[in-house]
Amino acid sequence: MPTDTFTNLPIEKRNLILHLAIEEFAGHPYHAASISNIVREAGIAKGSFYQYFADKKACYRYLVEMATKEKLNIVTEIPAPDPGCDLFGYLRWQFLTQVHFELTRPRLAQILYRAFIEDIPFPDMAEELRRRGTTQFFKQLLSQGILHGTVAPWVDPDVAAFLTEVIFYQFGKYFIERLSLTKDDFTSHAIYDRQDVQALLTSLMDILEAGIKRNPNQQANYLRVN
Amino acid sequence: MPTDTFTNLPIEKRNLILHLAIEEFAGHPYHAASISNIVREAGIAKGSFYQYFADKKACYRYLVEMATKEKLNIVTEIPAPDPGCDLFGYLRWQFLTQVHFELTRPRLAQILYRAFIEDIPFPDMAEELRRRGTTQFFKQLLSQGILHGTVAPWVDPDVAAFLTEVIFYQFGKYFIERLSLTKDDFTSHAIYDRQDVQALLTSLMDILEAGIKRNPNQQANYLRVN
Amino acid sequence: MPTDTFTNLPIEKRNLILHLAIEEFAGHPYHAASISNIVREAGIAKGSFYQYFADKKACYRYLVEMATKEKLNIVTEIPAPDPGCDLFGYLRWQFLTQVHFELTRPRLAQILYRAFIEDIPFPDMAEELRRRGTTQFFKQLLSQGILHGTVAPWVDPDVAAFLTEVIFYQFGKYFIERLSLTKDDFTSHAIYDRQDVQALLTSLMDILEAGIKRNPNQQANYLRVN
Amino acid sequence: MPTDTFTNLPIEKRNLILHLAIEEFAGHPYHAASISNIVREAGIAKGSFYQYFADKKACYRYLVEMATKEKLNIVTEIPAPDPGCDLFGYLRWQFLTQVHFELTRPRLAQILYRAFIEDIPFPDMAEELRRRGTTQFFKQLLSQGILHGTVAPWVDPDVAAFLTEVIFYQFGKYFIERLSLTKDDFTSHAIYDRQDVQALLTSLMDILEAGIKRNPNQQANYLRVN
DNA sequence: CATGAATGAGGGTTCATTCAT
DNA sequence: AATGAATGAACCCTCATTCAT
Repeated sequence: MPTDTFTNLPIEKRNLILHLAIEEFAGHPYHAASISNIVREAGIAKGSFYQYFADKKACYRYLVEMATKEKLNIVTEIPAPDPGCDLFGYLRWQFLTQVHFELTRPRLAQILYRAFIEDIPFPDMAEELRRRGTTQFFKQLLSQGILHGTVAPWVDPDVAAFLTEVIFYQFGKYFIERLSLTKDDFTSHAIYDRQDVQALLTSLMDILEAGIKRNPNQQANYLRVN
Repeated sequence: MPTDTFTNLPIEKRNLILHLAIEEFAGHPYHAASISNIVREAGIAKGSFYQYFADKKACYRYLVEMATKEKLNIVTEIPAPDPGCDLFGYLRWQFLTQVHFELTRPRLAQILYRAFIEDIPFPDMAEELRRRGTTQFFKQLLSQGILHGTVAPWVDPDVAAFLTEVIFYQFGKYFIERLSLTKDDFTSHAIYDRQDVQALLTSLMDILEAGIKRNPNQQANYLRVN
Repeated sequence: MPTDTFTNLPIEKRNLILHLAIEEFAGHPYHAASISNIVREAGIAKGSFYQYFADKKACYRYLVEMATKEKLNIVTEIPAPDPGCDLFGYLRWQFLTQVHFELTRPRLAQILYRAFIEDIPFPDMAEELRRRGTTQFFKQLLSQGILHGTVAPWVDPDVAAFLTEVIFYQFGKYFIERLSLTKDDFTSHAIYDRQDVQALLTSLMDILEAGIKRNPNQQANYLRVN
Repeated sequence: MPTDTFTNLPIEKRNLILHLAIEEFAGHPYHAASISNIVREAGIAKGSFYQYFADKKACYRYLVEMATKEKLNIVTEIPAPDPGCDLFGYLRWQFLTQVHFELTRPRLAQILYRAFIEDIPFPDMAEELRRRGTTQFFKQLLSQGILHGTVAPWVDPDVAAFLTEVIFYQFGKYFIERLSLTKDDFTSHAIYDRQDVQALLTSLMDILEAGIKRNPNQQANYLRVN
């Protein structure tokens, strides 16, 4: 999405501009993010910016795609899940990855967060985000969990997927705030090795598992209001 | 937050302005919401608007407070929970109230949703929203649940509160979309009486209860990644 | 097309702005005409201009409509044609009116001239100009001339109308340049009373009449090239 | 006007650039024509363009001169007029040449058309165009016509030249539209051989001749307004 | 000789806000 | 109390042109 002009830029300059653009779009809703700000802080001419990106939207889209890719790349920085693990082991690993992402790339994570949660003024792009987003992913994961007998058969997979997804989007911020994590807990494996993170994650997973995992002795009581 | 001038306005005019302001702030992120739009559609002078509200922020804050109050008032429109019901009965009732709110006052609900989910450019206001918001409420609720033995003792009440809260904020939209609810399912009790709503809510509560309710036979297996 | 804000402006201010806008759009092709110029010279804020006109196009359209109306109004300033006169008497009167218009309202005339002759970037507006323009008018005039026997029957009315129209659009500038007419030949009737104008007009009409007027003795020799 | 650098360019590249420049300046008023467009479509560097032409004006001027020359060259593509033909035979031939030019080189013709009809922002260039343009040519032609007795002595040669010129500039578009001519009526002689073109041209010439040709029986009635 | 990044003035437009009437 | 004209900074974006490589 950026032009070749941008791609061919000296890496330092390119990174400076990217950094400032990321800060701007992470720090403000799309409408409040200002190209003028970016160029002012980058010390480049307005015209230059528009030789790098066709327009504000193109720049924004690029950042979102960048964040998406970065999120995929990040998996290598966290030990892979036990190949034999079940759905919940896998989910736990997903969650760890997410915290790691939010902690090591907080601005990119914030841009993705905004892209999902706020209105962006480009219906096509919003549509694409949803499609490639996590909703389908979680839905399939949970459906398979039922088939495989990992998930209790009485669980509505759609509801379970909804639950998992909303937690997935929000728990990172919760962890970071509750454990006062900072960017300085940065080095690779850092998250994975921290006892407090693992403990908190266990608390969360315990509830999730108790909620949806198959368990012969477990049977919900259907309460009715009034 | 509005001036006396506004308060003393003939009710019709006041309502018109409020209605249009609600539409504007519900329909757009704060920065994209436009006072010019409001006054144009209301057919009032720009200056008049600024005699009703000190500025854009004051208007916005008022709407948020309005929505908050309205949400409190709404409880009368839904049958009260069984006085003897436990935490989960009470939660179920809370959730029902929330769907009812989102369905009967969709614009106000949307404003509140935006206020929590998007940045608003006023740190003080954001802070206040959090403080008066639901976080504390759910935390206390869950803590008491543990004390009373309704909630499994191994549950971290903070985590459970976090879970409940994020679900609480998002499930309304999920219900509305999944059940294709419209404003026309509007009359009082409507939500309460709909089988599909109750059934879906049950699916959700079942998972929540299974996740955190005390149950002698229930014991989470602590999975570890690898 | 201008807003009420503009309409309600003190007449002096309104006229100043109109004057400067007319100068700008008469003096430059649409793309080169600059709102910034207008406001700078008017000494008003840019924002003010946009309270008067929705956008550049609206301002331009208004000027074109103004010029069109003014051209219609102007007929009262020239003695009416002899009620019994024939097509050519009427055409002569039309031409006189046109010179008068171009001389007394040169900038408005220039705006109309541009509107017909240059590309304007609004297809709809161009279309409307053509429709309401002179093409149809001259076509009907000449067709009727043939019916009434004023025009020679061998004349193609379409071609004659084309001829009349292109002359009509261009001869004003020709007159003004050839006779060195200036705005100071301004007073009402001035054009009508000037011998040189009438003489030149006669020269023009003579040719036109000789070209298309019915005349028993007149018969074109059909020349062929080679 | 282009630099030697441009002249020495491989002919294909040169033609590509010329072609695109012609398209741009034919398709848009001078101010709306964009060098950026040209270089983008040509796939050359911006800097290269400025090594071929000093600036936008130089490029434009070159195209105008090119079109002028091409128009002179074109005469060889149409059968020469009968050497013994009179002024009107010659004019007819001129007109044919003009239609041929507009039809076979529509973009160049359009550039010339714009150059005469629109303002170009270079007074000197405009001046030169007028001087070398057709005005003097037609004036001399008509004056000689009077001397030779081909043109009626009562005809003002200046007025007749003006008439001829405005027709000359506009009738090509009229013909093309009325006869729905397209570039595909393209091959040499095509125009010359088409019956409809010849017939329409005859209609036009008939009027012109009737208007200004010497004819013993012809005498205009001098009409006066009222 | 070609390149293409850099420029910055200028374009049209919108905005929240003020203040004299 | 209501008005609505005035403001001007800020917005996104385009342009012809330059110049170091």
